[in-house]
Amino acid sequence: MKITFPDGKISEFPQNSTGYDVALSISEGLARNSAAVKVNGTLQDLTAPITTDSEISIITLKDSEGLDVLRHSAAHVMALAVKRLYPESKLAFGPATEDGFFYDFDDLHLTDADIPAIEEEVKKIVKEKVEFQRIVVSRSQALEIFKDEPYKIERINDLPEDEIITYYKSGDLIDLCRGPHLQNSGAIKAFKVMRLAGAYWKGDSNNKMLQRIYGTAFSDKKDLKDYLEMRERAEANDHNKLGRELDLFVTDKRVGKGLPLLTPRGSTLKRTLIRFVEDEELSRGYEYTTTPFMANKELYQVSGHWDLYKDGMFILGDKESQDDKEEVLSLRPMTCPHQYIVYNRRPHTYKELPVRYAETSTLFRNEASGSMHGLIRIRQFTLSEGHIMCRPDQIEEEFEAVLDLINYFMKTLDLKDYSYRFSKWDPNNTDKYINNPEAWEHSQSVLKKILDKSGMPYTEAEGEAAFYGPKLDIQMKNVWGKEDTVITVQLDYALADRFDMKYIDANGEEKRPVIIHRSSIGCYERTMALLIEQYGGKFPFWLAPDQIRILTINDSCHPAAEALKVKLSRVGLRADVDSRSETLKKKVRTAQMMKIPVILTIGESEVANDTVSVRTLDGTVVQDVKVDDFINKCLIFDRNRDLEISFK
RNA sequence: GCCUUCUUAGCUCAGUGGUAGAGCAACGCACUUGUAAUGCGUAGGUCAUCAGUUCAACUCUGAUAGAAGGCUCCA
Repeated sequence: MKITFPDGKISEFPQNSTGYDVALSISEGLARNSAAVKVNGTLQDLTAPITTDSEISIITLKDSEGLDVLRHSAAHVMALAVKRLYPESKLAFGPATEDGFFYDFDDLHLTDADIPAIEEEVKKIVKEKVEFQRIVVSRSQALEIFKDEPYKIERINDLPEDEIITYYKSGDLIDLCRGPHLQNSGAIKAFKVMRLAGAYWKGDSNNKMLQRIYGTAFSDKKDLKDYLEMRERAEANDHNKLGRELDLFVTDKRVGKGLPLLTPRGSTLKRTLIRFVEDEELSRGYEYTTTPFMANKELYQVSGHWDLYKDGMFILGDKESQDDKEEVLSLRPMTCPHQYIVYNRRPHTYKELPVRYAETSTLFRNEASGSMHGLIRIRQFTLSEGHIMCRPDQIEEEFEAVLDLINYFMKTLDLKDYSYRFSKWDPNNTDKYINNPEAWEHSQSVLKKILDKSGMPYTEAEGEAAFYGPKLDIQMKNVWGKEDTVITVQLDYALADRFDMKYIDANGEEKRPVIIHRSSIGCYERTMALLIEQYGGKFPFWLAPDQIRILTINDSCHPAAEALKVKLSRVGLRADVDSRSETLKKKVRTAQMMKIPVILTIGESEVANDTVSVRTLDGTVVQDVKVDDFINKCLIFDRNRDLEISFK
């Protein structure tokens, strides 16, 4: 049979040669480092015979697909180790993930103290070079083989009728699995259990919680070491840690869970962002509203939020009360209905659309106690919220303008590591959505057309839409690798009807506006968290809570330093003076540790000449800068929101 | 809400069934400093809270609260 290689070369091999044979024919090193083989685009075991003319490529342990195979195999090896140590445990599911793998077990109750024993057992299995044998079985045979593994049985029963059922045997472990796998466990040179966690069977909180073991594996020890060091560096930027070290926020259990308090520095950061966003939005045709932090439950009954989300709302009064006369209020979980009421205060003509309302709105959501996280998931937060009421023919242009605004913010903040997600409804879970399939079909196709036209790469996610419409979500990852939505733009054909919103068209007829719900910079707290992590605390000059720290050489310079501080404050720059009787080295160090972008030093010669010595965070020092020149440069950096500054 | 782990001074962390320690920060004194830690001294803690075991609990057990990671949820 003919084997075609990725470079186009064609070689003749005997019928039923394996991927391993093919690799070996090229070099022994390749065979040794191969993880799997891709035959006509399908990944399969190296040991599987190839039966017909095929295009093949050898996947090595260093390829990302090969690393996935290795990690998936490592998950099996770990399962074998767990089964050896805890024979009563039950297997659930164990795939490779982006940076490792996990395996879920039932009837397993490990604590951290048990991890070393598992790692030892895995080492043994790696040394044993346990083979992975792929075996094809009938459904009835599979049900018999896995009769003691209830989760595998459930899975077999979930498989489509025509699915070929395979399992892998590695030592004493028999695991229902599609593969492919390594030839044997010997290639798993580096293995580590990362952490224990809980996870619901099939990801459904109505199901039993299983024990999940997260681990990672590499084909050599250095890769593992590099990975762990990379994790360590990333976690050093954890906003939850840095944010407190840099004196941006605190928490206190007497205030409550998910209720961080911003310090003066944190507050300055937030205010700077808010002013930036509000000014930019005003310049782009938004009008700002100020609406109440709470509303009667009737408002949310009309919008539909009450039925779906009342458990997640902070309610004042008895939410179960059937008495219509009893006043029941809710702290607002979003501002949409408030702004609709503002829109409805008077009639609108087609000529005045689009109406763009924005608000820096404080919102309250009763998040589940276990889901709160630093500044990222909190119970009171501030959203750069907005709603655009427009005609159907304006949707595209308005949506594009929103994207342009968002891109401007992302670019100004130098955020690059984000992705787009097209969030759609789930037709099989209609309880969560306004159940009008034709409307969903329409709104999703409109949004899809806009996204495709923009050329932006996006992933599609079923079941992630808002209950009233599809969304474009901008997703970012925190230092732990967990993805969150930072910004969302939603297309809503539904709520205008519920609130009886209208405009008069050119023919004098009443029409429903289409509503675009949008955030521009997201939730300020969450965005701040991601900024802290992305910058590692080193904010650009315009955003830094303290922009300039003035250091004095000796006490006689203090009056000049204080006078300079006042001068800087008057022009809107944020400066303070370190007048401690410490050495200059010490004061420089303190300022650098606080990541203050500009450090000024004043001694006798500076006072005499009306100059400053300017040090930037990178350690560069520029001497004898005229105070006025310094101020002018700072004002330009501040106004331009420059990411890099220099006083040379 | 569920799973694992954690909670000792403002911060970072030691520590042991016999009553608590360091570094940094703070404060005081001396030093008056030229670009990443001057020296000496002082003060600071019912060891998260509550209950139990014990002659004795910061240490062991349980509950509660809060925190970290994961799962679920996320308008």
